Amino acid sequence: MNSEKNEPTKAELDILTILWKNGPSTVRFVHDQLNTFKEVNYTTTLKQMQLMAEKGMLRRDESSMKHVYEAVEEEKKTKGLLLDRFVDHLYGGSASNLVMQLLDNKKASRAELDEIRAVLDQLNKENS
Amino acid sequence: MNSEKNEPTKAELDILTILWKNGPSTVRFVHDQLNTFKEVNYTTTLKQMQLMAEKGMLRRDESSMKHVYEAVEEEKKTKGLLLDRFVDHLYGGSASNLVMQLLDNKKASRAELDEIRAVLDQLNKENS
DNA sequence: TCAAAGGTACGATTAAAATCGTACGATGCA
DNA sequence: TGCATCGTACGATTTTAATCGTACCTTTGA
Repeated sequence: MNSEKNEPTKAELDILTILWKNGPSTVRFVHDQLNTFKEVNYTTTLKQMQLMAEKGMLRRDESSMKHVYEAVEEEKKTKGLLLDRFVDHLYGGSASNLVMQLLDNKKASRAELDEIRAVLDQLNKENS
Repeated sequence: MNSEKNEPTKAELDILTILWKNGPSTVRFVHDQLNTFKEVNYTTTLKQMQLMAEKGMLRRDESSMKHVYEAVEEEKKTKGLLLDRFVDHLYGGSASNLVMQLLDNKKASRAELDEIRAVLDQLNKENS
């Protein structure tokens, strides 16, 4: 019934990101990845993942002793949701406003501009 | 020395948004605005704004009994920072990835697409 | 075979964010 | 002038997120 309406917290997102990238993984693996950029105790990661499983964000395969976790929602869907919220909250729902800020921000390099344009062209072609 | 490196929380952002939109305002005013979409106690808003002032996010004019608050950082700067963090965290720093998702998301309407394209054209012209 | 290594379970704690209750000072007007 | 109204101050509480300590089970290899 739920399992998707609540957006992940920062710490949860870190874990999801690792799982998306690497597929189903053990706690140990996730924890090691996590610690390449952040220092946390193993049991913290474990607990976090257990909670996430309880919340329905992760699926757990406990057939072997080393439980294997996997993200329930796919990357695109979850990020899309977060993006939506972000646009709504900060840019009054206007995607173009966001893009303008983005470009303005110098966050987009020349190459990226071209890439964005390509995407637009592609979309245009499809839709017309 | 600081006053800008820490990003605002959700509740803080709500208040900032109101101040950006309306300029320097009293707590009462902000609180009323806030309550058009969210239910909170007056003292909650007050306290929040006092804390924000203490943190350096807001400037306070207490020359009159009704203190008047104003955002220290301008809208663009703060949102730009948040956007940066967002892009970094979710899209590995790639603005174009974000835009692609955005379009994919159907979040962008036809009109918005055109608008975005216009912005790109504009930028292209300037840069070449 | 037994101890070290590596796993899970889970209550408790800490940290941070958000909210509220109560006290009390100023203001205004009947 | 006195009381209702509106304001600020601020400690305390609640809620949520994040972290950790300890107990205990399983596997493995000398």
